[in-house]
Amino acid sequence: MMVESASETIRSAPSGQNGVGSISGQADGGGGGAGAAGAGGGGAGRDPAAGADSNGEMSPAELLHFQQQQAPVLQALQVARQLLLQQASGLSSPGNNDSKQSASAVQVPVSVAMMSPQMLTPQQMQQILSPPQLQALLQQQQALMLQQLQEYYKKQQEQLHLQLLTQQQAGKQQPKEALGNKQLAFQQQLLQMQQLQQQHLLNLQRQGLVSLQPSQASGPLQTLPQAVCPTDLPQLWKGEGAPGQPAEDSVKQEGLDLTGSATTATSFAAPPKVSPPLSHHTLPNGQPTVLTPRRDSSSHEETPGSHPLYGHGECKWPGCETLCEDLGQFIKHLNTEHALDDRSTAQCRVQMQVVQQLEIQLAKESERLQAMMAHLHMRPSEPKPFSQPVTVSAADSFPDGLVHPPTSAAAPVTPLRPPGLSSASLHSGGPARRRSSDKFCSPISSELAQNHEFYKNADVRPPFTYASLIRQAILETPDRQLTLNEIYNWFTRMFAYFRRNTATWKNAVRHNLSLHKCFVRVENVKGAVWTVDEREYQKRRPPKMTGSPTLVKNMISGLSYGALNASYQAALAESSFPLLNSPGMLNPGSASSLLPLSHDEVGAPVEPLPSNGSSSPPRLSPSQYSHQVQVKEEPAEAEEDRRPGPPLGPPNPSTAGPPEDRDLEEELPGEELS
DNA sequence: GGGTAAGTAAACACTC
DNA sequence: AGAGTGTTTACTTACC
Repeated sequence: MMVESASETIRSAPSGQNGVGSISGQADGGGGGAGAAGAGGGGAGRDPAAGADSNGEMSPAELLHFQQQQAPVLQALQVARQLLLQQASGLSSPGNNDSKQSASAVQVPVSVAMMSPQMLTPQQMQQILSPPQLQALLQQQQALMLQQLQEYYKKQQEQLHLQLLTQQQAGKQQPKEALGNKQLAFQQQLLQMQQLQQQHLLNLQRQGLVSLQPSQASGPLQTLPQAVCPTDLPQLWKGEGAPGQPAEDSVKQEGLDLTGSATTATSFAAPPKVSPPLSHHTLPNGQPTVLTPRRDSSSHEETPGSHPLYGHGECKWPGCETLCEDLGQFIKHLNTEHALDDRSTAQCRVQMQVVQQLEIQLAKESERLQAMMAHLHMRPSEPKPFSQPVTVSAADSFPDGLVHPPTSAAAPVTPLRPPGLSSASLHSGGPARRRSSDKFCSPISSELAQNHEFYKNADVRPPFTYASLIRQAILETPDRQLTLNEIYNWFTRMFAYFRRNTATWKNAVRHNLSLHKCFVRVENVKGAVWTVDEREYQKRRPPKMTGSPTLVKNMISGLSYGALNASYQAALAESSFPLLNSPGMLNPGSASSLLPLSHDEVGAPVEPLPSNGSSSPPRLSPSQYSHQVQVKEEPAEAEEDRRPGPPLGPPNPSTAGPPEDRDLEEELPGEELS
């Protein structure tokens, strides 16, 4: 029986939980992003395609109808178009420094574009930031971005209304053909917008910002601009709503205008407010060299020998793509189709803005990256302030449990790799000894909480000893006991690393259970369960801490860091482990005061106190997180059965009658730190 | 270099 | 008999 259930759980647990998302999870990390990206890509390909399907063959009349249905989108598009027209007129007047004009016309929050960390790939971000931090960062940015988008949307709504009326009137007076072109332009814009929206959502999703269903994309966001990201550019300019869609044909046939799309893209993304470098792009003949950069991403070959706007046998003018057999034909096409007129100049301006905006965005993102890198890299030096006061004083410095890092907690305090994880152990297959947690007393729970997702998905060996991990696993359960198999499951569930080489680490787990006195085996109804004797657990480390000054020093430094994390993590709150949010951990006093139980016996005050009580902030009371972590259920009853048993310390609250006592006992968290 | 802790491997016994 | 569990020993490595 037991065997069956055991093996069963082993198999089911990983798959059921994210666990194995894991193995695949590994792929997940890369794959998570990749997967998301892939999905995103698929989505991007699909949705826009759908849009193109429905729109590509639309007649002008249908288009109008569609436009009505797509009022919000249309409005946005119209605004964009209006802007473009304004810009074009402004541009036509020589020497006009239109930057201001456009700036006033389009009030797209620069930050909108800036906020998105699109310049960094999810993978890159992940490398730099720990999962919780990354998440927080993204959430923060998302919030800001959405806020700004909404504000922008509101503004545009008003303006759009006016624009729409103007457009309609103008359309009546214009020749039929012109109207058709215009509608096509709108059509293109619509497609473009849809594409942008899709991409925007995908980007957000890719970054973990949004878990929206595509269908949820309606609302403000739908018509909202998207920061132009490099990958989007080509598509921004391309008329086709989706690859291989008819839209492209219509564009060519009508010879019109992707202006719209261009306009859309730029007007939305462009931060006209500041258009400093704008002037540096001179427009010789409506064939700005500026345009080339845009295409860089798609093709580099198109440079020398030929024409920057000519490549792969087609015109690379934004949105054009007209096929030209040779350069001569292209030149001809260029001179006829892209001569100096309002449209071309407008497109130029758009492109300029795109480039400009990208430059700005790049600059800002680079700056941000630098700051982040600087901040993160300086970690080693950060501890100094804390390490100075060393010893107990250091610990006292954060008596409240909340650490007050020297640096602002604003920026995520995350190391490039999970705390405590030495570079050596990062992905070492070899033995990873001396887990930092044990050394530095950094609470495994807090570290785990913070990097929980990371370890879950990354095939990285956790910087904790088997003993500390086992203990953590046990303490996370409501009744503080686990069968061996459940411990296994916890390992595999929590750490991608332990999803392989099972024989090895399982053996190690068993070895540790048997070896350390702190792990007590209790006969249970359903077999044997393992509990933790906190006292014993505390016992075994004291010597270390008290002993070597260096150790203490390390501990301090580790603490400072952990403390930082703690504060940050406090901010993150729920985002990570619920455990950490427990009030208990914030109450340093409580920790120490609670310790008595174990202390008394252990003689405790020793290290646990300094490290635990004061320094190790995130001391959570097991009781608290126990409520949140529901690992077991049946144990409840079984617990009573076994209770009588062994004289276990904490694990068996039998001694401590009231639940509170139990909490107290458990509170002594000391262990985590070791 | 010694002591200690930890990780790994393996042998063995027990239970189901 | 086989698998899982639990104990123990031996060895290696890292750290102090």
